Amino acid sequence: MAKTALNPQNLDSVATRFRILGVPLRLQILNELANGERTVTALVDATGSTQPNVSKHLSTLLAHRLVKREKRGNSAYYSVSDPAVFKLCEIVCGNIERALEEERAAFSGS
Amino acid sequence: MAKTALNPQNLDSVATRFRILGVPLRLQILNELANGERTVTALVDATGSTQPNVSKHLSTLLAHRLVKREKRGNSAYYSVSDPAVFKLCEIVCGNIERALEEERAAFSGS
DNA sequence: TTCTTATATGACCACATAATCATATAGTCA
DNA sequence: TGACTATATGATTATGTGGTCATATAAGAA
Repeated sequence: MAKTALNPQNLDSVATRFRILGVPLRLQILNELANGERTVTALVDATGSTQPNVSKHLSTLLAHRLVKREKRGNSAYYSVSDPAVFKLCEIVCGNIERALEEERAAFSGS
Repeated sequence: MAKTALNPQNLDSVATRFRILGVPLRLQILNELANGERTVTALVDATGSTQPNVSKHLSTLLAHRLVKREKRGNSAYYSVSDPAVFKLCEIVCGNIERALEEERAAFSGS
Protein backbone atom coordinates (compact mmCIF):
# COMPACT_ATOMS: atom_id res chain seq x y z
CA MET A 1 0.00 0.00 0.00
CA ALA A 2 2.79 2.35 0.79
CA LYS A 3 4.24 1.98 -2.65
CA THR A 4 1.40 3.85 -4.27
CA ALA A 5 1.04 6.44 -1.56
CA LEU A 6 3.45 8.84 -3.14
CA ASN A 7 4.11 8.87 -6.83
CA PRO A 8 6.71 11.38 -7.99
CA GLN A 9 4.07 13.47 -9.77
CA ASN A 10 2.30 14.20 -6.54
CA LEU A 11 5.40 14.66 -4.45
CA ASP A 12 5.51 18.42 -4.72
CA SER A 13 1.78 18.81 -4.26
CA VAL A 14 1.78 16.66 -1.17
CA ALA A 15 4.78 18.46 0.26
CA THR A 16 3.09 21.78 -0.37
CA ARG A 17 -0.02 20.63 1.43
CA PHE A 18 2.01 19.63 4.44
CA ARG A 19 3.92 22.90 4.38
CA ILE A 20 0.67 24.84 4.37
CA LEU A 21 -0.28 23.04 7.57
CA GLY A 22 3.15 23.59 9.07
CA VAL A 23 2.47 27.05 10.44
CA PRO A 24 1.04 27.33 13.98
CA LEU A 25 -1.13 30.34 13.23
CA ARG A 26 -2.70 28.60 10.26
CA LEU A 27 -3.48 25.57 12.41
CA GLN A 28 -4.95 27.89 14.99
CA ILE A 29 -7.16 29.44 12.33
CA LEU A 30 -8.27 26.04 11.05
CA ASN A 31 -8.93 24.89 14.57
CA GLU A 32 -11.16 27.88 15.15
CA LEU A 33 -12.93 27.25 11.87
CA ALA A 34 -13.60 23.72 13.04
CA ASN A 35 -16.40 25.20 15.12
CA GLY A 36 -18.04 26.82 12.13
CA GLU A 37 -17.60 29.77 9.81
CA ARG A 38 -15.84 32.84 11.15
CA THR A 39 -15.19 36.39 10.04
CA VAL A 40 -11.67 37.74 9.78
CA THR A 41 -12.24 39.89 12.84
CA ALA A 42 -13.40 36.91 14.84
CA LEU A 43 -10.28 35.01 13.82
CA VAL A 44 -8.11 37.97 14.76
CA ASP A 45 -9.68 37.98 18.20
CA ALA A 46 -9.45 34.22 18.59
CA THR A 47 -5.83 33.96 17.57
CA GLY A 48 -4.46 37.16 19.03
CA SER A 49 -2.67 37.92 15.80
CA THR A 50 -2.99 41.06 13.67
CA GLN A 51 -5.62 41.61 11.00
CA PRO A 52 -3.23 41.81 8.05
CA ASN A 53 -1.48 38.68 9.18
CA VAL A 54 -4.67 36.70 9.58
CA SER A 55 -5.92 37.97 6.23
CA LYS A 56 -2.75 36.92 4.54
CA HIS A 57 -2.83 33.42 5.96
CA LEU A 58 -6.46 33.13 4.98
CA SER A 59 -5.45 34.07 1.46
CA THR A 60 -2.90 31.28 1.48
CA LEU A 61 -5.40 28.78 2.83
CA LEU A 62 -7.92 29.93 0.26
CA ALA A 63 -5.45 29.71 -2.61
CA HIS A 64 -4.82 26.09 -1.68
CA ARG A 65 -8.51 25.38 -1.23
CA LEU A 66 -8.30 24.51 2.41
CA VAL A 67 -10.96 27.08 3.22
CA LYS A 68 -13.90 28.65 1.49
CA ARG A 69 -14.80 32.32 1.48
CA GLU A 70 -18.19 33.90 1.37
CA LYS A 71 -18.77 37.60 1.46
CA ARG A 72 -21.88 38.76 3.20
CA GLY A 73 -22.51 42.41 3.84
CA ASN A 74 -19.37 44.02 5.05
CA SER A 75 -17.68 40.88 6.26
CA ALA A 76 -15.95 37.86 4.81
CA TYR A 77 -16.95 34.53 6.26
CA TYR A 78 -14.41 31.75 6.06
CA SER A 79 -15.04 28.08 6.60
CA VAL A 80 -13.16 24.82 6.19
CA SER A 81 -13.71 23.38 2.76
CA ASP A 82 -12.24 19.94 3.41
CA PRO A 83 -12.78 18.36 6.82
CA ALA A 84 -10.13 15.77 6.04
CA VAL A 85 -7.69 18.29 7.43
CA PHE A 86 -8.80 17.46 10.92
CA LYS A 87 -8.17 13.81 10.34
CA LEU A 88 -4.59 14.72 9.56
CA CYS A 89 -4.31 16.72 12.74
CA GLU A 90 -5.74 13.90 14.77
CA ILE A 91 -3.22 11.45 13.42
CA VAL A 92 -0.35 13.80 14.08
CA CYS A 93 -1.64 14.54 17.56
CA GLY A 94 -1.83 10.82 18.21
CA ASN A 95 1.74 10.44 17.07
CA ILE A 96 2.93 13.23 19.29
CA GLU A 97 1.13 11.94 22.33
CA ARG A 98 2.57 8.52 21.73
CA ALA A 99 6.04 10.01 21.34
CA LEU A 100 5.67 11.93 24.58
CA GLU A 101 4.51 8.77 26.28
CA GLU A 102 7.56 6.91 25.05
CA GLU A 103 9.81 9.72 26.17
CA ARG A 104 8.27 9.62 29.60
CA ALA A 105 8.71 5.86 29.74
CA ALA A 106 12.30 6.06 28.59
CA PHE A 107 13.01 8.79 31.09
CA SER A 108 11.62 6.91 34.06
CA GLY A 109 13.38 3.77 32.92
CA SER A 110 16.86 5.29 32.84
CA MET B 1 -14.36 15.91 17.56
CA ALA B 2 -12.60 18.76 15.90
CA LYS B 3 -12.57 20.80 19.06
CA THR B 4 -10.11 18.51 20.75
CA ALA B 5 -7.99 17.89 17.73
CA LEU B 6 -5.70 20.80 18.37
CA ASN B 7 -5.13 22.19 21.81
CA PRO B 8 -2.79 25.18 21.98
CA GLN B 9 -0.12 23.14 23.77
CA ASN B 10 0.27 20.86 20.82
CA LEU B 11 -0.02 23.53 18.17
CA ASP B 12 3.69 24.03 17.72
CA SER B 13 4.44 20.33 17.83
CA VAL B 14 1.81 19.55 15.25
CA ALA B 15 2.96 22.37 13.00
CA THR B 16 6.52 21.14 13.27
CA ARG B 17 5.46 17.64 12.29
CA PHE B 18 3.72 18.96 9.23
CA ARG B 19 6.67 21.13 8.33
CA ILE B 20 8.97 18.13 8.52
CA LEU B 21 6.79 16.42 5.95
CA GLY B 22 6.62 19.53 3.79
CA VAL B 23 9.85 18.90 1.92
CA PRO B 24 9.69 16.83 -1.29
CA LEU B 25 13.03 15.14 -0.78
CA ARG B 26 12.05 14.04 2.70
CA LEU B 27 8.82 12.58 1.34
CA GLN B 28 10.84 10.84 -1.33
CA ILE B 29 13.08 9.34 1.31
CA LEU B 30 10.15 8.20 3.41
CA ASN B 31 8.49 6.76 0.35
CA GLU B 32 11.60 4.76 -0.40
CA LEU B 33 11.80 3.60 3.19
CA ALA B 34 8.24 2.38 2.87
CA ASN B 35 9.69 -0.62 1.07
CA GLY B 36 12.01 -1.49 3.90
CA GLU B 37 15.23 -0.33 5.50
CA ARG B 38 17.77 1.41 3.29
CA THR B 39 21.32 2.61 3.56
CA VAL B 40 22.23 6.23 2.94
CA THR B 41 23.87 5.29 -0.33
CA ALA B 42 20.75 3.48 -1.48
CA LEU B 43 18.68 6.54 -0.68
CA VAL B 44 21.11 8.76 -2.53
CA ASP B 45 20.73 6.56 -5.59
CA ALA B 46 16.98 6.34 -5.28
CA THR B 47 16.41 10.05 -4.85
CA GLY B 48 19.11 11.39 -7.12
CA SER B 49 20.19 13.85 -4.48
CA THR B 50 23.64 14.26 -2.95
CA GLN B 51 24.99 12.28 -0.04
CA PRO B 52 25.39 15.22 2.35
CA ASN B 53 21.89 16.40 1.57
CA VAL B 54 20.32 13.01 2.14
CA SER B 55 22.31 12.57 5.33
CA LYS B 56 21.16 15.93 6.62
CA HIS B 57 17.52 15.20 5.94
CA LEU B 58 17.89 11.83 7.58
CA SER B 59 19.29 13.59 10.61
CA THR B 60 16.22 15.81 10.70
CA LEU B 61 13.88 12.86 10.31
CA LEU B 62 15.79 11.01 13.00
CA ALA B 63 15.74 13.96 15.38
CA HIS B 64 11.97 14.04 15.08
CA ARG B 65 11.67 10.28 15.43
CA LEU B 66 10.16 9.70 12.04
CA VAL B 67 12.88 7.19 11.22
CA LYS B 68 15.11 4.80 13.10
CA ARG B 69 18.82 4.27 12.54
CA GLU B 70 20.84 1.13 12.93
CA LYS B 71 24.50 0.91 12.21
CA ARG B 72 25.78 -2.36 10.84
CA GLY B 73 29.32 -2.71 9.62
CA ASN B 74 30.25 0.27 7.58
CA SER B 75 26.72 1.37 6.75
CA ALA B 76 23.79 3.04 8.46
CA TYR B 77 20.43 1.46 7.88
CA TYR B 78 17.42 3.72 8.17
CA SER B 79 13.82 2.63 8.47
CA VAL B 80 10.46 4.24 9.16
CA SER B 81 9.68 4.23 12.86
CA ASP B 82 6.03 5.24 12.61
CA PRO B 83 3.99 3.89 9.70
CA ALA B 84 1.23 6.40 10.49
CA VAL B 85 3.15 8.76 8.24
CA PHE B 86 1.87 6.92 5.23
CA LYS B 87 -1.69 7.30 6.36
CA LEU B 88 -1.12 11.03 6.33
CA CYS B 89 0.26 10.90 2.82
CA GLU B 90 -2.66 8.85 1.64
CA ILE B 91 -5.16 11.33 2.98
CA VAL B 92 -3.32 14.23 1.40
CA CYS B 93 -3.04 12.38 -1.89
CA GLY B 94 -6.77 11.74 -1.76
CA ASN B 95 -7.38 15.43 -1.20
CA ILE B 96 -5.19 16.41 -4.07
CA GLU B 97 -6.74 13.98 -6.47
CA ARG B 98 -10.17 15.21 -5.49
CA ALA B 99 -9.06 18.80 -5.97
CA LEU B 100 -7.69 18.00 -9.42
CA GLU B 101 -10.94 16.29 -10.27
CA GLU B 102 -12.90 19.35 -9.22
CA GLU B 103 -10.64 21.60 -11.22
CA ARG B 104 -11.14 19.45 -14.28
CA ALA B 105 -14.89 19.53 -13.76
CA ALA B 106 -14.93 23.28 -13.29
CA PHE B 107 -12.78 23.76 -16.35
CA SER B 108 -14.94 21.70 -18.64
CA GLY B 109 -18.02 23.35 -17.23
CA SER B 110 -16.98 26.91 -17.97
C1' DT C 1 49.94 1.24 8.36
C1' DT C 2 47.62 2.99 3.97
C1' DC C 3 43.66 2.94 0.85
C1' DT C 4 38.93 2.83 0.05
C1' DT C 5 34.14 3.20 1.17
C1' DA C 6 30.28 5.02 3.97
C1' DT C 7 28.41 8.51 6.67
C1' DA C 8 28.18 12.83 9.25
C1' DT C 9 28.90 17.67 9.87
C1' DG C 10 30.36 22.56 9.83
C1' DA C 11 30.50 26.76 6.83
C1' DC C 12 28.34 29.12 3.50
C1' DC C 13 24.90 30.82 0.18
C1' DA C 14 20.42 31.51 -1.73
C1' DC C 15 15.80 31.55 -1.41
C1' DA C 16 11.23 31.30 0.63
C1' DT C 17 8.22 33.23 3.73
C1' DA C 18 6.14 34.82 8.28
C1' DA C 19 5.35 39.12 10.48
C1' DT C 20 4.81 44.13 10.50
C1' DC C 21 3.46 48.60 8.74
C1' DA C 22 1.10 51.56 5.88
C1' DT C 23 -2.31 51.95 2.71
C1' DA C 24 -5.97 50.69 -0.51
C1' DT C 25 -10.48 48.83 -1.35
C1' DA C 26 -15.17 48.08 -0.35
C1' DG C 27 -19.35 47.89 2.14
C1' DT C 28 -22.71 50.11 5.65
C1' DC C 29 -24.94 53.84 7.80
C1' DA C 30 -26.15 58.71 8.77
C1' DT D 1 -21.84 63.00 0.25
C1' DG D 2 -18.74 61.78 4.50
C1' DA D 3 -17.57 58.79 8.44
C1' DC D 4 -16.88 54.35 10.04
C1' DT D 5 -15.99 49.40 9.80
C1' DA D 6 -14.09 45.28 7.60
C1' DT D 7 -10.89 43.24 4.67
C1' DA D 8 -7.10 42.92 1.38
C1' DT D 9 -2.60 43.96 -0.29
C1' DG D 10 1.99 45.96 -1.54
C1' DA D 11 6.60 47.00 0.49
C1' DT D 12 9.91 45.82 3.73
C1' DT D 13 12.39 43.21 7.07
C1' DA D 14 14.02 39.29 9.50
C1' DT D 15 14.48 34.63 10.06
C1' DG D 16 14.65 29.89 8.94
C1' DT D 17 16.30 26.39 6.15
C1' DG D 18 17.29 23.57 1.87
C1' DG D 19 21.24 22.79 -0.98
C1' DT D 20 26.23 22.65 -1.92
C1' DC D 21 31.03 22.17 -0.84
C1' DA D 22 34.76 20.73 1.73
C1' DT D 23 36.11 18.06 5.30
C1' DA D 24 35.91 15.01 9.35
C1' DT D 25 34.95 10.55 11.25
C1' DA D 26 34.73 5.73 11.13
C1' DA D 27 34.87 1.08 9.53
C1' DG D 28 36.49 -2.40 6.60
C1' DA D 29 40.28 -4.30 3.16
C1' DA D 30 45.02 -4.89 1.60
